[in-house]
Amino acid sequence: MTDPKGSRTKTVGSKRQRLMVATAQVVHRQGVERTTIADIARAADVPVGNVYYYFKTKDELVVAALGEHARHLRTLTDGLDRLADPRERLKGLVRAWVSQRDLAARYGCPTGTLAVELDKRDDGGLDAEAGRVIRLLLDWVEQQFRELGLADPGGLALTLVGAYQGMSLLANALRDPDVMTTQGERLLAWLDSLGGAPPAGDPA
Amino acid sequence: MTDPKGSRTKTVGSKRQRLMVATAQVVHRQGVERTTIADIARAADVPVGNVYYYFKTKDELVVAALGEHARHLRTLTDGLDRLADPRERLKGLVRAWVSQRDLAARYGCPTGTLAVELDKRDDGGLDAEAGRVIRLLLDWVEQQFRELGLADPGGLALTLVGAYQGMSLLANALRDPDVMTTQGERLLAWLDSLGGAPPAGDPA
Amino acid sequence: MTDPKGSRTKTVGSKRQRLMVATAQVVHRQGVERTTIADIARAADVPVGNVYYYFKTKDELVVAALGEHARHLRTLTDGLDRLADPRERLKGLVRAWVSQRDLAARYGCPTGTLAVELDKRDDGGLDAEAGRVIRLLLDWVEQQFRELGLADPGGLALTLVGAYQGMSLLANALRDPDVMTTQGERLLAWLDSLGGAPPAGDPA
Amino acid sequence: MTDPKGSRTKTVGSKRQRLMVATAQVVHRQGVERTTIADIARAADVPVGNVYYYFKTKDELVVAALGEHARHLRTLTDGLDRLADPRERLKGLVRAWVSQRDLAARYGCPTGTLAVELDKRDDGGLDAEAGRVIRLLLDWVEQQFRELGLADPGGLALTLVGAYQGMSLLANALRDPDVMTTQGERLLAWLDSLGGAPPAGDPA
DNA sequence: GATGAATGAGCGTTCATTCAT
DNA sequence: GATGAATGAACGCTCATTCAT
Repeated sequence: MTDPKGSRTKTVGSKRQRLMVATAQVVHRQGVERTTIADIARAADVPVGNVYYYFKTKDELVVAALGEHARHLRTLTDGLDRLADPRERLKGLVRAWVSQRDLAARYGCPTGTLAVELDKRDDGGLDAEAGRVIRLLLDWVEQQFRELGLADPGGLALTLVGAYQGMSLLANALRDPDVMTTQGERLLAWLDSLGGAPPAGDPA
Repeated sequence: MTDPKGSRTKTVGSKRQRLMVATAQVVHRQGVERTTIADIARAADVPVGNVYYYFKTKDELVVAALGEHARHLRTLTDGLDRLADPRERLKGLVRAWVSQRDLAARYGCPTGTLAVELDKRDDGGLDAEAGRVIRLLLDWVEQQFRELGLADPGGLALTLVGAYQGMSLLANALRDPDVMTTQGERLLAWLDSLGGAPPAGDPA
Repeated sequence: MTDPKGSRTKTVGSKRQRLMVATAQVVHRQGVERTTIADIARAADVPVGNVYYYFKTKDELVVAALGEHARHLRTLTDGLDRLADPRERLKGLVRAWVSQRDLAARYGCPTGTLAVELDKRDDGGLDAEAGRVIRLLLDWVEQQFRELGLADPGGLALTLVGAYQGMSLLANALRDPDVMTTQGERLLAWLDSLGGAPPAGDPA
Repeated sequence: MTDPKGSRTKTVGSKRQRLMVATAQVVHRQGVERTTIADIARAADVPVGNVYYYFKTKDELVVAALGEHARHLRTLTDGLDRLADPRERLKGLVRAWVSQRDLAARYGCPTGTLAVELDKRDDGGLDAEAGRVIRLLLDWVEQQFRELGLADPGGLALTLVGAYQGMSLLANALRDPDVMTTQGERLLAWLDSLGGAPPAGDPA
């Protein structure tokens, strides 16, 4: 009661934060339907009754989890943006995917599997929410292809991201992380083969 | 005794059959967790209590649904096997996928999305079951690549099937059937580009 | 179809009989409530749907099982009645009880435990039915005590049968057949101690 | 903070308590299998769904009911322990049994009948639980016989407790409370007849 | 008589959400 | 803001009994 308010605000913030992170993790592992509010509360170390102070419904928690995934994605692309060559950025993205191969083999892509589960519902646009996060990734990838001067960058983005979702799904269904490794190498080779000429600054 | 006995057997068979088909359809649309036995019973026009005469648990119904998907797959590949050229068979497969674009955009690949949902559970090897059906598809595709005389037919199979799962997932997440069309065309072009020389019988 | 009818009648009879015996056994082991008609049908090797041709309800099967127990009891007392001395008959009865110690330690007295379960119900006098079988035993025991010339033979019968029910229950609850052995010996000694003078043929 | 917090704790405690008491009573009257959670909830005046906040399963409720019986037993023996003479303690126990004759004639001994029902199951050691409560009674009785200086106090305890269980069962099966009275008197006389000499402090 | 199949009421249990303090 | 407790609507599953042949 005598604590400076700042700390309390921070406590509240960290509780919200903890709930978002916990939801993202637990839902990734168990799926939305098999995850109970109690599961999330336990993982976040928040009393069950208190969850509803921060999130009005379970769906709101799921939306928040998607926000977490978007944030992770942003962190990743921000790091890659520091690379000068767009092709290297894309290859860095693929390498990041491959580095998560064990998690993918066990639980699939966090955003992709969430999208699959949410797309089975008709209720309030929760399903669209997952699409939005995937769209973020598509947009960033498309931008790289555009900077490479390649034709149909949007189509290429769909191909690359689709390949990632597909290989994650197969690795998961077959419970085999090697799928991520071998298909990741294929993607790297494919990226290298695209558009022989560097897009810019090429001396004659 | 002189009645055509087939009728009774057929009645029984059709009820089991109806339940399997209904499960496959309803689960494709709603997911396993959001599908109740009552949903399935209604869709199959079977009294709720009677479902358990044919399937002891809900999980058994899901396994049966996977069996339905395997059966459909088999029907499809059997048809394609009548084509002489393995490359044409694979292209026929891709065209079959694209023809299902609206369903894919709304509910994803029946087997793939089921695999995603089942892989979130630890209990009895139900999850492996979905992997097995996907493996059937992979094996058939691999065989076609092998007949084409291409190197690493297994890796190519993973690439093709992965591309299908990925584009289905994206079409579903973005609610856009066009993804199936454009990415399908990419796959057709890719198949045509593989292994310039026909595998056999090429005159000099 | 061409069999002599006699055999079929016998088949019917043996089916009824098999159902009664199966019910008695299965109910002794599992209790009434935990025994399903399917359990009984399986144990009797009778198709489920056919059970209702012989017994209109599950309760009727339980009554029939009580009849089986009454029949067994009658067989036992008929054998003991061949002994000349009533005291020896009673001691024979006790020895018969002790010989069943392993069954008693596992499942209790068939009639006693059935009475306990049925007495928890208010519906149609099924509960009284079990009391009737126990009454048969009490009456026979009372008659032996009467022939011994002992006072209050009815009270003595309650004591002896009560001791049997009590030791069966304890052996069962403690899962210890030795209870039957040691308490049986106590009963034998007690019987020997009753009414010093033989009831008849005593020379002056 | 300054509120009498006891009230909340007491409320929680009383709800658990009410559920235990209600379970003990209802199960005594109806048996475990014929008692539904709704029955117990109604008797305890607790909403059905709330029962599971206090007890995870029906079996846990049954264990709690056995605990209630153990507690009652303890209260009874604690009272009897205030008597100086072990023989009087045992006679007091018998008189307590007889005083419950109407309940016994209607529903049998609460612990004994519960033991009978539970012993029909193989699942988790719930059956052993009932044996443990009976063992508490046996141990106390044995101690009294030991203090009386009698040989084989354990065997005597089995005899006394067995007689109680037997007469309860017969009173119940015959729906006759008089069985409790007359057999109770027999037990009192038997106790008086044991070991002519007082165990200690006998003046020469 | 014999039999597999049908039927529906009911039970134990779960869980998102709300409430009282 | 924080919290244990409360609530009730479902859901999966069982089973005695009935039905159609």
